[in-house]
Amino acid sequence: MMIGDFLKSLVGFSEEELEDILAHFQKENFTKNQALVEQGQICKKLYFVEKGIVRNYYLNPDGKEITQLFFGQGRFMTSLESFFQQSPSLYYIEVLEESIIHSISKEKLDLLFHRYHKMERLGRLLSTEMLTKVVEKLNAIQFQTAQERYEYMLTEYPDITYRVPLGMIASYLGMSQETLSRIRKRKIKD
Amino acid sequence: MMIGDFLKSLVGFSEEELEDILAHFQKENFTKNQALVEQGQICKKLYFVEKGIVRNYYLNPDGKEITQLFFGQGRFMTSLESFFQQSPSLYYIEVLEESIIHSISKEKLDLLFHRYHKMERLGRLLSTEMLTKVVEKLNAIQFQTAQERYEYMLTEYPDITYRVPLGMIASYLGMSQETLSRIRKRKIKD
DNA sequence: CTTCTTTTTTGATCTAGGTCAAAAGAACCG
DNA sequence: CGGTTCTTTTGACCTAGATCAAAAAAGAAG
Repeated sequence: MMIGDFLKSLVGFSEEELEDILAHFQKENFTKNQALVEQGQICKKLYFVEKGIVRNYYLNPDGKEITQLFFGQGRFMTSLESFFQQSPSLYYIEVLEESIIHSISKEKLDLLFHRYHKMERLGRLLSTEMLTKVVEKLNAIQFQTAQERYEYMLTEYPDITYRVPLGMIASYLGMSQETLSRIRKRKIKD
Repeated sequence: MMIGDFLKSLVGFSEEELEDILAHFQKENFTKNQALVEQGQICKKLYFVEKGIVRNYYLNPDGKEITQLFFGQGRFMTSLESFFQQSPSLYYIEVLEESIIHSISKEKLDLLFHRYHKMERLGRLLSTEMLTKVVEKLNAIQFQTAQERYEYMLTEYPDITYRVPLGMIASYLGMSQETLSRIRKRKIKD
């Protein structure tokens, strides 16, 4: 999905507005395993995935990578508090496959927020959307069995589930890789 | 904390703006155990807690109440998707003690969003703030032991921890009441 | 106070899923 | 291709925390 179409679908921007807004974004290609943000850095940009998959993760006290969220096609993402408060990022952001990604700096985004009332609305809509997603995941993690969580993943992100390494999905779902492997095996049998 | 002060601290409203905005809010007192929203209803209002404690919860498949979030003084709250999409609420919202609460309907809020660019910004700030809180809780739940989660609760919401029934805190932290009771006992010994 | 109800604690038992270690498969590369 | 490295699977064992049941404590209400 193109970024322009996406923005228009959420907020009724006019053609001129849209053109001005898009002019502030930058389009780039990234390759597998490239880092968009490192832990400790200040996250300078908001990203939009036109094609590909991106994840954010952090290292737990044992040094294990914990995937927090995956972002597929047509999703905005950034290291939230880092970007908005311009503080050091708690997370890494990493591209998982050949991707096309649009980005915009905080300064430019603020300028757009200031210039277009509708843009501010877009920001609000995107964060409430993300919020409901996270709350949904929270419920899944907190009260479902490992098996149920995997099923949730399959229905919610069928594409991603088959395109990224098992270990990343396991940490995303809050279970060990071995457990996920066993669940998956069980499923295939049915 | 008064609602006016709170709004001003987040966004630099002028006195006139603030006055107009506050005129759209309604102030009410609620008593212990009153429901602000029932599961299945459409949540009509956004709430601001001036004094007291409120929680939202839902019933799990076994009919057990699961507390999702607590809201103390100086916090905005609503049944998110229900309020913003005007769909049936997945959650109950309940007042836990004698409280003073301000509320505003979706129509009035939308009117304010439309009238004041800054108001839209306020909405965006509040939802990013809430988002970071939820993400934080998600991490706590997903990767910490029961003991660590309780300690997180103690530092994050010390006031609330001692003012609401144990069972609600246990379900909020994703553990059984018995486990929480044992952890608490252990702590006191130290 | 005494009784009734709700909340918290305690004890005994059980299990989902973690950890550790090794084998089996895939992917990668000169 | 054949070696090297990375990823996934399998097996054996173990522990945090759940569940069940009952006692104890704390609030409410007359």
